[in-house]
Amino acid sequence: MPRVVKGYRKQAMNTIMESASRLFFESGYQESSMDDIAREIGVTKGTLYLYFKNKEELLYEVCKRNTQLLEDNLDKIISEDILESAKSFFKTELELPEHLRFHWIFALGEINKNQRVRKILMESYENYVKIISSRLELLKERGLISRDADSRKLSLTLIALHNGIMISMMQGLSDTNASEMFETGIRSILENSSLYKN
Amino acid sequence: MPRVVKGYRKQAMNTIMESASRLFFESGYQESSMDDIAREIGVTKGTLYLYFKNKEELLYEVCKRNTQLLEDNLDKIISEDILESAKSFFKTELELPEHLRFHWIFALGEINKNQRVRKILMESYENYVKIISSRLELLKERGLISRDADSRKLSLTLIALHNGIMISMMQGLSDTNASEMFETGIRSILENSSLYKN
Amino acid sequence: MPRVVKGYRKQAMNTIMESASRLFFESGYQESSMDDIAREIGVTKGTLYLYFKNKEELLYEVCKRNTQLLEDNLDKIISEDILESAKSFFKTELELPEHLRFHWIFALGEINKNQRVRKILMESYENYVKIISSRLELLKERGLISRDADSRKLSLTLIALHNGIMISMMQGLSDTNASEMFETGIRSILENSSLYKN
Amino acid sequence: MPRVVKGYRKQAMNTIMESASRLFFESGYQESSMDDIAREIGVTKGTLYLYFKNKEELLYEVCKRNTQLLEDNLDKIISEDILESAKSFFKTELELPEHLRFHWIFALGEINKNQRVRKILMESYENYVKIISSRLELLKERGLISRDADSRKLSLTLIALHNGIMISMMQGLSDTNASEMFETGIRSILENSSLYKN
DNA sequence: CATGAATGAGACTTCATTCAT
DNA sequence: GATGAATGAAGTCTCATTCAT
Repeated sequence: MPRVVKGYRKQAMNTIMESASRLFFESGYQESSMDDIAREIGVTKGTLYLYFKNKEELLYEVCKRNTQLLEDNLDKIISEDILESAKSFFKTELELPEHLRFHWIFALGEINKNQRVRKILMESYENYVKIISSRLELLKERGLISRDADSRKLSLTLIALHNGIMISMMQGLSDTNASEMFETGIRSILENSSLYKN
Repeated sequence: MPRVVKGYRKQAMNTIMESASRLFFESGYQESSMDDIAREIGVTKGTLYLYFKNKEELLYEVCKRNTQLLEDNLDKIISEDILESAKSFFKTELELPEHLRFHWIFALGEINKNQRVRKILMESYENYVKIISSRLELLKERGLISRDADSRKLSLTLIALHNGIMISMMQGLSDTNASEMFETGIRSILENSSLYKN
Repeated sequence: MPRVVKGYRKQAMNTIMESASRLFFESGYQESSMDDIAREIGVTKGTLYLYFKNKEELLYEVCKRNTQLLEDNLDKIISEDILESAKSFFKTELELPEHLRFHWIFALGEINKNQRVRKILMESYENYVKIISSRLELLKERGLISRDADSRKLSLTLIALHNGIMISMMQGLSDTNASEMFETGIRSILENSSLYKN
Repeated sequence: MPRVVKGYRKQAMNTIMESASRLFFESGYQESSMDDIAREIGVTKGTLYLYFKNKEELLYEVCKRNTQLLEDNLDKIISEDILESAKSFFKTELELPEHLRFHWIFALGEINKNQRVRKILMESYENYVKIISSRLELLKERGLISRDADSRKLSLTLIALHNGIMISMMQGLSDTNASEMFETGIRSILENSSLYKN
């Protein structure tokens, strides 16, 4: 790592978080030792403590960063065509490295053990709901989904579908099948939007 | 624990697994020490080794048992009316203790670390698909869902929806909302079954 | 160490404390590692944690025990003749192993760092004053020291003299010289007891 | 720290020693990290190594300097009246910052661990004895104390009394009480100087 | 002169596992 | 069948020290 570079510190932290994130996902938080993480980058244990005050802080920052990255991904959908948006969103997601794509599943495993992680995850969940709801409102205005539909309920259902499919992927579902299921699922739900009354 | 009872060994193993399962879910596998597990039952560490050859074996047996229990729950659905079946299945699920209900989410966290656990989970997933597919075939025969529908794809989608909702519950979704979303989601999917062509 | 002996635990704790006390005195608290202490007894580090929850707790218990032992030593003085008592007290003290005899000097070094140790030391100081004062009161009644003398002030001075001499011993003063100085010092003070008015 | 000043180096070393001395006394030698010491002055760790080759050297220099300062304090006593001298000496001592006043108690804790510190302390002890003995010889010549008295023994006793009182102060004895005890103690000893035969 | 990034040894502590009783 | 004393490996974290800039 070059040393006297402007922004060096931030860059170093990113390198560490990237490495930690991958290891946490692949082997679990407890199972990844600070030694492992350091070795992966080619520094020594002690160095990590120059950037993160302890292991838990590192976990926290990794979660915060990954959650943000995933939110950014969702936020970029701008197309008018919701189905098209969903498809491109999912496609982008598939291109992410596993440890990022499945980050929230990993984080879920820590939710019971760590209050700060839990908080991040819950806030992120709420953000997702808000972003998607606002998109659905637009569709409603344009008459593409039922005026009676509760866009919050629809959002919750869409997110559940998405998450469920991600989990299936972890259990072996192929990318192709997953994409198809995601698309068809969304259509099923939106075309029956009138069912989701409030 | 009474000692000279027939079936005592099996009973003792169950007591241990129950305790371990709860702790694993609440605090994580690594974070639950053999001491913790033993203390919870009121025996000493050493005793656990009379019943399980090591901690990993205990994890394995817990996963096997819990997975089986969840499968049994699904298997009990017998009603002709698929929506009614789904509702009662979900209701039964809600009555399970958390560590059992969410067991597969916990197990998912171990999937990358433990081949045997991964195997159990994948097999169980296949079993679910099979059970549900066979139920859907019946519906097809009775003309309740489109004859063109691929019942495997439908199953995968239904499972994904279910799992996604369970995850939302871990993030705070209420029982009532979850039930409603599950029911409405299923209807959305089944009423559009023609979309799921093979 | 024999294992299944009644009172085994207490005996084991004593062995550890004895060893720790010596090392703490010889090399300092921070400088004595749990490894060192364990090695000295011929067990492994982990064993220490079966008896003391952490190093600080071990320090605390060592201080409590040593302070008690020293108090007991003072408490045994029963002779009517105060000078004779002092002499025998000092003689007994000289026979103690260094780490016990000088324990309070060691503890003094921890007084600023550890509230619990400070508390023990202060209480012990008060106890000394009480014990000696009560002895002096007897002398007053028998007219051996001035009726005007403040026995508390006398005690404080006698203790200061004693402690000062102990310190000189740490700096190289011989046993013989120390004994003589202690005896003569006490006589100087008691024979001028009228100076210590309240 | 201003850099291009003549005598700057010496001044910088003093700043560091002052800071180190306070921290050593307050938190102990081992417990004070080079980082702590540096932070207290507002420089970084590395800087300390420009002035002291390592931490032990810093300890050594601190001890040497503090010991010298205390000796200087004793050396300044010039009055003919020994009691008056003692009083003013003690008064001056009370005005010193704690880490200086109690320095030798701190150093005592290091005596077993560090040969160089031990040497300083012992030499300093001898110096004290010499200085006080020579003062007592003057008193003897003027017939103020017994001609039979061994002035070395008297010195040792006076020093012991002084040190003992200082220790009592660390354990909570008030300044006023300490002063009174010191004065009265000295009178007790000197007025019975004939007891200190050689 | 001064910095601060990096090191690496070593400290405390935990815990799965074994085994004599 | 059960205990609990003991182990030893491994993990987190600290810190004196070095060195390129």
